[in-house]
Amino acid sequence: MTASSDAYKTTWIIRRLFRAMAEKADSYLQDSGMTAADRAVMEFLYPDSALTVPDIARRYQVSRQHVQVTANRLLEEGLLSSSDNPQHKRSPLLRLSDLGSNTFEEIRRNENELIEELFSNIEIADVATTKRTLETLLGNINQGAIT
Amino acid sequence: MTASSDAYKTTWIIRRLFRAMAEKADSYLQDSGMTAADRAVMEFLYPDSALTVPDIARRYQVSRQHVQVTANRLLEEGLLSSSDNPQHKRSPLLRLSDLGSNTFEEIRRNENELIEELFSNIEIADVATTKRTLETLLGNINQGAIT
DNA sequence: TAATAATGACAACTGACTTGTCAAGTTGAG
DNA sequence: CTCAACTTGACAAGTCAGTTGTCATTATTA
Repeated sequence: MTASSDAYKTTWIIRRLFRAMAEKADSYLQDSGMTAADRAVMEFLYPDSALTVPDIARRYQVSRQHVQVTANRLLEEGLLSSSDNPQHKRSPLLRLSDLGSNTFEEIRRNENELIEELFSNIEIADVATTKRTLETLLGNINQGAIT
Repeated sequence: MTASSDAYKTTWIIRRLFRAMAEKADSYLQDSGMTAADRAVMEFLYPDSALTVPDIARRYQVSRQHVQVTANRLLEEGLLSSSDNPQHKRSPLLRLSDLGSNTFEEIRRNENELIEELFSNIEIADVATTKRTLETLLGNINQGAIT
């Protein structure tokens, strides 16, 4: 097994892992009536940030309008609250409501449980090495791009 | 930095890495006029497997009809060839044509170049550990599922 | 040999997003 | 101060990569 085949295999496994993780994630998100986009938006506001829709879109690297629709739905569902933005009369600041915080924390608990299980039979040192390596990869691939 | 935070961070990085990799992949696939689905179908046939559409769909974990459409297009484009299937009169065996093989190898060359770059500043031992760890994760998450 | 399953063609649908347009609000250069 | 250029939310349409449904034909199995 050469080094370069390990490298190739690693990228291949990342793809498989992502798919498998996304599938699991969808299933536990569905239990809370959420989508991946909902979760992402809420994560930007957790634990207590106040951002406008365009702020979130810029960080999430996704279209403003998509975040708008998602945020509007979350507002309707009472997971977010909006308050006047001194910087812009038309663009309110969004925050997690108490319900939103609780819901997001519930999601994170589910995720942590899953992650606990997932990593249970792996050496701590190996996890650390893996994390460090993947961080480097991410840095390499994002050279010059907005993270 | 606790072990469990490393674990969480690792899953988070896998998501980010996947997104970044997929973006890169889309761009080099586009150069060859291919989509990710095209590449996946061709990979099942490379270097010289002969499979039917339903065979591929089962392995790819994707709907039969989607593979059908993809394969039909690849046939039209001359990247695949079909030959009689002794097992089933209506369901021909698909193979890569010479053009298909060359195209796929070109794609793999591009990928390898990218991977080379991506892993250039990472210790071989770390890559091996990472690969092993991710394999274990994939095994854990796929417990009982078809790989 | 009759019921059941697998297959290819075709078409409709879906979900998660993007793109386009508009009117209201904001900013900055002169 | 003011006017052109930009930002924003609402609304609507489009796109892309897939899935689901239906049908007629072919295979399998009891």
